[in-house]
Parts: sequence; structure tokens; C-alpha cells
Amino acid sequence: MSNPPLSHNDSGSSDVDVLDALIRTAHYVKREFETRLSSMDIPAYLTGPRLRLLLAVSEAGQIRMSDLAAIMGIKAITVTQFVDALEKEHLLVRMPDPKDRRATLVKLTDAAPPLVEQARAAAKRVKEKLLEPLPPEMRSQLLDILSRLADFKNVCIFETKES
Amino acid sequence: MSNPPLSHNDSGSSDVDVLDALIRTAHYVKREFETRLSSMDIPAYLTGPRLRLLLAVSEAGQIRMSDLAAIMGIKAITVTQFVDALEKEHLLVRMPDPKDRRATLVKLTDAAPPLVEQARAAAKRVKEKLLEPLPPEMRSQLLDILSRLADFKNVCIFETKES
DNA sequence: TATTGTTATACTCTATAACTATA
DNA sequence: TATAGTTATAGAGTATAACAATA
Repeated sequence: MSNPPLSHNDSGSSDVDVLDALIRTAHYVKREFETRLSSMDIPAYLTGPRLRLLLAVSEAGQIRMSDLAAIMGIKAITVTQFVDALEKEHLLVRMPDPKDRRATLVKLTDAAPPLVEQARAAAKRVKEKLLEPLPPEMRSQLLDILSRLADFKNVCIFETKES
Repeated sequence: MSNPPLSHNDSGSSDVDVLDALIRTAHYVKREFETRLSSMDIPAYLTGPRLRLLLAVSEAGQIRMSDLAAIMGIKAITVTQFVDALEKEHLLVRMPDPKDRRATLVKLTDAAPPLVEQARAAAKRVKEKLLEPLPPEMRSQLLDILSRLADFKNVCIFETKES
């Protein structure tokens, strides 16, 4: 066996590994989240990102696809694909925006709300389970730390609709 | 000390959103990491996961593919695909394991070390940049918190550090 | 029978580029 | 000219299932 040189701990190997840990943990959490969700009545096609989009639509009532792209931090084409997938499952529908004929509004179908509610509740239970090992003060510490790493101030467009 | 402007305690909306924040932040960090890395001389095919595998091989010297799967927390087939990609770029090679003829050992090619070192250094610089907004004590807090969410005790087969 | 790695296949997420319709 | 959304295409990451060789 070779002895690995473990002396680069001084100038920040561990400082830097925290990012790896972040990505790895997030990946683990994401997978756990989706696995547990689909083991709970929630159909497998309702993945994390799609559910997030669906919930955004649900909160907004009606929303333009370009706004969805903005609040989710993804490209328009990706929204198109999520909407395609969810429309195929009859969870949401497209409508022309009467104010701007280039734009498309998206809203839930009449059939969607029960599943959306079920998914929201299941997601919440799963998240609570995953967060269990974390005492409350660590949760807010984590939130604080994360917000310093990346500030997602653009996420809350929901309250500001006036027009 | 500022009071966190959390809307409050119960029924848990904020309790639960910290997981979303985690996933979203990790996703942001990951994308930033890869974008900045490929804007630095590092070829685009050397993505985060592939680089991680390459570094694992580099540290191990020779390593079985099944061990790579174990320490990276991915399936054997995924290792196969990473190794395929990196072998195509002449960064690593497969060798039969003389101890077990079912197994395959992987090691760096002679050509790999310069690029590996360059990539390791670039990755470190990028990570330091991304971590800049985080004071040192928050970095260790974060590491602590993450380790409670998911314990990756299996990750360090490399360092036989005393404890 | 169990394990190692592979082929074949598939799906999700994400994107760029080129395009249409509209503003 | 610029914006909204789409088609076509691509690539990365990940996986399951079936299989061959070996243990």
C-alpha cells in the first residue's frame, strides 16, 4: 500500500471539500427524495423539477412560460419540455395569453388539484423525514449559509402580481 | 445577531424549504463550477463527475471499477460509462486484475498526470472562488450540517489518517 | 449461487441553434 | 429589432435488465 500524502490539509483542502460535500449531499438528498416520493403513491413521472414547476403553476394560478423559466432559473426550452411532459399526463394545459399573442399561459387542469395536493403533502412528509437528523437551529444556519453561497432573490414573484 | 426573518415555526413551510434551498444551491454551485472550469483551459468533457472519478483513480494509483462505484456512490454501469469516456480521451486505461479475473483495474495513462494536475489546481481555484462569500467558521458549520444529513463515511478509502 | 463488468435500452435534465409568430 | 415559444438535436448523468465470465 502506498502512503498517501495527506499534508495538503493546511492550505485548504478541507476548505474546498465542503463544496464536494454540498454537491454530494444534495445529490443524495435529491435521489432519496424522489425514491421515497415514488414509493408513496406519487407517480414516477412527477420528478422533483416537474413537481416544482407544477407547484409554481399551482401557486400562480396562471403563469407565463417565460415567467416560469425565470423563477426556476432554467431556459425557456426546458420549461417547454416540462410543460409537455405534464400536459401529456393531463395535469396542466396551455392557453394563449390574451394580452400578448406571442406568450403562452399555463394552468392546472381540473383533474390536477387532487394529485397536486397529494404530491405536496407527500413531498412535505418526505422532506420532514430527511430533515429529521437536523435540529431546528441547524436548519436556519443552513438556510443562512446557503443564501450566502447563492442568492435566489428572484424566486418569489408570486406576491408581486398586480397587473 | 440578526433575527432571521422566518415567517415562523409551525406547520413547517420554512422548515421544509431548506431542502429545496439545498438542492437549488447545489445545482447552482455545480453549474457554476463546471462553467468556470471549462472557461479555464480544462476541456469540456472533463465534467465534475468525470473529474471526481479521475481524481479518485489518481489518488488510488490502481483501483477496481467496483471500488470506484462504491466510493462514488454510483452504480457499476455508470462507472463503466465514465471510464469509457475517459479512456476515449486517453486519460486512463483498463487492466485485468491479476487477483480476480472477473475484475478490472483502472489507472491513469502516462499522458494523464499533467492534465489531472492542471484540472485539480483549476478545480481548487474555482472552489475557492465559489466559497469566498463564506467565512471559515461557516464552512465548518456547513460541513457539520451536511454530514448529519448524509453520512458519507465510505468516501475516504484514500486516507488512512489515524482517526 | 454470487459477483464483476458489459451491452442494450431508456429516461430526465439541461442546453444551443435555428425557426415562427408576434411585438 | 427583440421577445415568446417551438423543433430539432445533443450530451451528461443515471439507471434497470439481461448476459458472460469468473469466483
